[in-house]
Amino acid sequence: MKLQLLIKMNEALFLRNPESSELGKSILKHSVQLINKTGLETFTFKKLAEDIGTTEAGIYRYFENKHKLLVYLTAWYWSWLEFQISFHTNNINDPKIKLKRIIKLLGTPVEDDEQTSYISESLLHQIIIAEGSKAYLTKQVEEDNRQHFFKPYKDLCAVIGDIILECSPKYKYPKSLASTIIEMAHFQNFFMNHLPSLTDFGRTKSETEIVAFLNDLVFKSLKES
Amino acid sequence: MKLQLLIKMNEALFLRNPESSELGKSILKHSVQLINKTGLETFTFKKLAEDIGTTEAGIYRYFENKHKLLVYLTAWYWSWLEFQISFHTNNINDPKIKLKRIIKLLGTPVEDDEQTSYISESLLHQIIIAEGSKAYLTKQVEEDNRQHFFKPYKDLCAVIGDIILECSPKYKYPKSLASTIIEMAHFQNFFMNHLPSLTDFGRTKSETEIVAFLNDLVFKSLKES
DNA sequence: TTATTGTGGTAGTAATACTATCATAAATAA
DNA sequence: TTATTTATGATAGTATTACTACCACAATAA
Repeated sequence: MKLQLLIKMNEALFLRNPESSELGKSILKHSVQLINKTGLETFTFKKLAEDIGTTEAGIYRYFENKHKLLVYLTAWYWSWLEFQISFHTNNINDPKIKLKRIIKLLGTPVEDDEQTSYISESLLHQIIIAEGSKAYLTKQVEEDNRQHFFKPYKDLCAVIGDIILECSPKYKYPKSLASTIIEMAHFQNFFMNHLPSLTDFGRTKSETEIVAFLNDLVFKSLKES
Repeated sequence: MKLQLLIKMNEALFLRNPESSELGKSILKHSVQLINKTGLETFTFKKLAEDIGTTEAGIYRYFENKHKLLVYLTAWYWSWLEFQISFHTNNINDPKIKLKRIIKLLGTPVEDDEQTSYISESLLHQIIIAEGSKAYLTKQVEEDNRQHFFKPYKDLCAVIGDIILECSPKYKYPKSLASTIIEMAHFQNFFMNHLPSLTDFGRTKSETEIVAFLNDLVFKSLKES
C-alpha cells in the first residue's frame, strides 16, 4: 500500500502551486537543499535557478519572493509535523504519554519520508531550527497573520496546549508552555551545536538530552503544587 | 553626582569606535530608531545616512555592514542588562529573590537611562525582541563566536545559570534553563503582541503575566522532587 | 481550425551593498 | 607657528539582488 500524504497549502503563499508541476517540485526540493547549504541571507532565486537549471523568472512565477517561499516551507513543515504527531499519538489515552511522544518528536531528528519525495523532512527540520523564526520576526507579521500564513504553527500549538490541559486542567499557561516547548526544542538544538555554552548539552551534543530537559521542564510545570 | 556608564565593546565589531565621535553616536542613536521603525530587513545604510544627514560612505567608515551593526547593538544590550542585573541584585543574599528580580528585569519594559543619551534602552529592548535572534541565526555564527561577538550574551547566561545552581545545586540543566528564560522573556512578548494565540496573555497583553509565567516555570523546575 | 492556457526563456531596471578617490575643516603635535 | 593627522563630506563606480515585462512554444479546448 502506498499512500500520498497531501498537505493542503494556503493559496496566498504562492503564485502558482509548486506541487502541481515538475518545475514546482524541483523548486521545493532544491530550495530546501540550497537554504540549508548557504543560509537564508545569501540564498537568492538566481542561485536557486542555476542550481535547478532554469531561470530566475521561472522561480518568480511560483513564489513572489524568498520570504513567501520561507513561509511556505515552514507552514508545510508545521502541517507535516502536526500530522506526524496525530499519527504517533493515535490511540494513546494517557495525555502524559501523548505529551512525552510529542516532545520526543519535536526534539529528535526526523527520518525522511519516502512518500513525499520532493521534500526532505530532515533538511527542512534543519531549516526550521536555523531560519524558522525569521518567518514571523518581521514587520509584516500581522499582515501575514491576517492572511493565515501561520495557521499550521498556531494549530500545532493549540493541539499541544490542549493536551497540556488534559494533563493538568488547572495549569494556567498551556499555550505559552506549548510555544515554549516548540521554540526551545529548536533553539536548544541550535545552541548545542553552535553556541554550546548556552546549554548543558555541549559535551554530548545529544538530542536525547534536549528531550530530557524539555520533559523535566514540562512535567514539573504540570505537577500539582 | 553624574556617572557615565561605559561599556567596553569588542573592537572587532566596528571599524571606527562609534562612541568616540559625534557622527558615531548619531549612527547608534538613529540606527536604533530606524531599525525599530522599518525592521532589519528593509533597513539600509543609505536610509540611515539620509536620516542622519550624512552619506552612505560615512556609515561604512564605522561599521562594515548591517550584520556587524546588529551584533554591536545586541552585544551592547546584553552588557548593559548584565550591569542592570548586577546592580539590582547587589546585596541580596537569597538566590531565589535574586532570580525573581532577574526574571522581572528580563520581562519588564526597561526605562530609558538618562546617562547614555545616544542609545535608547527601551527602543533597543524592542530591537532585541524582534531582531535579536537574527544576530546569531546565521551561517557565520561559529566564526562570529570565535571572535567573541556573543560573549556578553554568554556571560549573562552564565550569571543566571550560576544563580539557578545556587537555588538548587542538584538541578541538571542550569544553562539551558537560563537561555530558555532569556529567549522566552522576549519571544512570549513578541507573540503576545503579534501572534497572541501562541500565548495565554493575548487578552491583557501585560508583561507582568509573562513574568508570572516565567516564575512559575523556573521555580517549579527548581523544586526538589 | 483557432484560441487559450501552461510552461519556459531573454532582457532590462531600480535598489542594495559595497569600494575608491578627492577635498577640506578642525584638532593636535612639532 | 607650522605641519600633520583626523573626521567628515562629496562624488562616482561596480557587482549583485530583487524584481518586471515581454516573447516563444507546446498542449489542449472550443
